[in-house]
Amino acid sequence: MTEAVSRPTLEAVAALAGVSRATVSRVVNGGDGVREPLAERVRQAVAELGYVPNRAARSLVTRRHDAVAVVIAEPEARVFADPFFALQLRGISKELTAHDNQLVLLLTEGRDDHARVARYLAGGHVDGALVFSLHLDDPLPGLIHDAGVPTVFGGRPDWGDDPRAGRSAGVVYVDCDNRGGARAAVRHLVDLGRRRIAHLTGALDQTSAVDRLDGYREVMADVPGGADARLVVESDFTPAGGERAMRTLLDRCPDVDAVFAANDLTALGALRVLRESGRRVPEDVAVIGFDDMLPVTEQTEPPLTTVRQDIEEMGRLMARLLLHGLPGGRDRVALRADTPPDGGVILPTTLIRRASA
Amino acid sequence: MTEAVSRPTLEAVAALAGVSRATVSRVVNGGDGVREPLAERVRQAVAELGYVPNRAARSLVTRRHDAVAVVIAEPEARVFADPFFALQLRGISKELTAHDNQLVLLLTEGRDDHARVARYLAGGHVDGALVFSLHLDDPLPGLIHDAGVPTVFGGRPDWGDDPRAGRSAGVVYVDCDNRGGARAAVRHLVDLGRRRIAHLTGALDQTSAVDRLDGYREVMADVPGGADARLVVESDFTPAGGERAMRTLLDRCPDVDAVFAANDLTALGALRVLRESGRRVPEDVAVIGFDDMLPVTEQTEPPLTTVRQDIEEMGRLMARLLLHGLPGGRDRVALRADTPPDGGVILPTTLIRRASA
DNA sequence: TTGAAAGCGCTAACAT
DNA sequence: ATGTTAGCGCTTTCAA
Repeated sequence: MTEAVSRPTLEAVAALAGVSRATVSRVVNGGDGVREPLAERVRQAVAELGYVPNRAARSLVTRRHDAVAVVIAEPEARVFADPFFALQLRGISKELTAHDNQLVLLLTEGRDDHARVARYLAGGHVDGALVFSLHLDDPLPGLIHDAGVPTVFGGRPDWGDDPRAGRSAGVVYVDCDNRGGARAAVRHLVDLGRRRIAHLTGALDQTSAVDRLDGYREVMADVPGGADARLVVESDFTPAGGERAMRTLLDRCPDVDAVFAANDLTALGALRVLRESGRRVPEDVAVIGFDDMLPVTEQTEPPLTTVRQDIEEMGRLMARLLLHGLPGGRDRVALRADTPPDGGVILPTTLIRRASA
Repeated sequence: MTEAVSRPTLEAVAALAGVSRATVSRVVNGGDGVREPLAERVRQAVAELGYVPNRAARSLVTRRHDAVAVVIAEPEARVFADPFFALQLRGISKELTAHDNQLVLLLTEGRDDHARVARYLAGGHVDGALVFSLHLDDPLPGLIHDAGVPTVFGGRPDWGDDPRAGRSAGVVYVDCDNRGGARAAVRHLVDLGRRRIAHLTGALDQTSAVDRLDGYREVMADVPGGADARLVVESDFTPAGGERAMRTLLDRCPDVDAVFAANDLTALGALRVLRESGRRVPEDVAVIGFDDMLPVTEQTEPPLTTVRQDIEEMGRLMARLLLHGLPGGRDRVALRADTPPDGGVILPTTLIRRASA
């Protein structure tokens, strides 16, 4: 690559300021134990020369990299196109940037990449990893665990039958309260007087979909006649899937009077089919989504009641946890979040009432 | 961060193989000038110890980082949620991975971040940058240029009145043939016998939207009565925008018999409104999109005729250009693409005929 | 073809 | 409080 004009070194700054390299280093790294007038002279020199520390040299001695890998398993393009990731990445990026850490992006698709990623992480090029492993039975969590890198997972990982699961293995993840959010949504529908409350699930190979379904079932167990299995239709978090599922549902249970969709996009599809079928929302059928993606929920007709989760904050929290909250981290962070027994951090959800329910 | 168990060093490998560090280094870096039996012994030792080179130490002496920054200006969340970026990133990731380069992701929003990014790039932490600067008058390209880092832009950047523009400044960008693709689309509509051919534009603060509009105009200039300004409705690349624009269009020109939408999402919105208005596609109104996002184009009713561009390939090409094709790069790459006079590389587009036109 | 040795720029332990 | 110095792990002359 192009020969960058050689940047000024500590040496140069030291010379200009008339001090030793060590002193400059101290000032650059926070300036403890350097008397003010001297420190100021150093800062001047730094500014004058436009000095920027050489990360490689620093890493070599500190054995830290100030770099974090973000691993995104992306079997389908859809996964990434999801605004979800965009928001989470944004949160991560902000937090890392604020702490002068680099974000190294690792996209994977398929087995070969898994090995590659594992090797990379084990290679010790980054201080930690933030991993999005959405799918059940994904071998990635296990591989990464074996790599011995401090890791925070985005979303509750599925460990299947793997005995290394849970806190015992030092696993940390951040998720939103999928189950609680689902319960709140369904309870709200119950409070509205609805009884034939259906659920259009998300892709059930993802823990978030499973957890939301569980929440739905918990509440429905107490609703007379609520255990009707026909009220649950499997879908996949997409608008098209929502349409299909809603058609199936109307077919099976024309008497449905409420729908809890696994996410806003699914709700979007459901609304379309409901309108098509001549049903009024919320009069005939109440609809609730999940996520509160504003571009969706505020544009629907009628505006969508939904369960809000702060996705960007999830990302930020993942990064914060990795940087400060992990064993060996610089300090512990105070969390405003639940901490379930399995090593996760669960962010709260809020029911946002709009017109659809 | 956690104290990673200290990885084996060159020294260790050398000891195990019974050779000098220099020899190990040679083998690890390609193995030129090392006799085979020896080289094999070294490889054995590397494997046995699970040796992975320390990038920091290497960078310190080579002054290369094998790292590339991907800068994404993201004023709105939407920008990132676009499948477009996902695909381009994928292409970039693949190419960088294949050459053992790290992808350092830099997300920006707003002025403060610009300065930060410029500082980072100027700081010499990466060997080059891939920059997505979608919006006209974005100061980022200028700042980055000043940072003196080898850079490839994604999409034709707008240099406004900046005199540093173009090849003179060594600017390189990769784009698809927006103008040519638009021409092909409109010509196809003309060949179909359509005369009242409308264009729903993209967000006109992006060069891709401007170029597509230009292509449309070029062809329409030769169509009798084609210069009707009312046939052009400004939109914004979104389905909702497409709906709005289509309504406006039907209002202004009820006699429209063809629509060239700036992208597939816009076409999606347009199709919806056309159906609503009782018009048949393509009998009454033919519709063409742009991008060929399969999840969209294959699912519409009817399936969407569109202009395909290979987005992932654009990303891959950007990375390849940065790694091999830039002044000072390791070697020149052979391109199957046009190279316009202004320093860009333009990938071809193809008209994909489906049922909508 | 292989080895010995000199740093790359920085931090941290030790001296002062 | 400041300076001196010894490496961190690697590549790269230069000698053999």
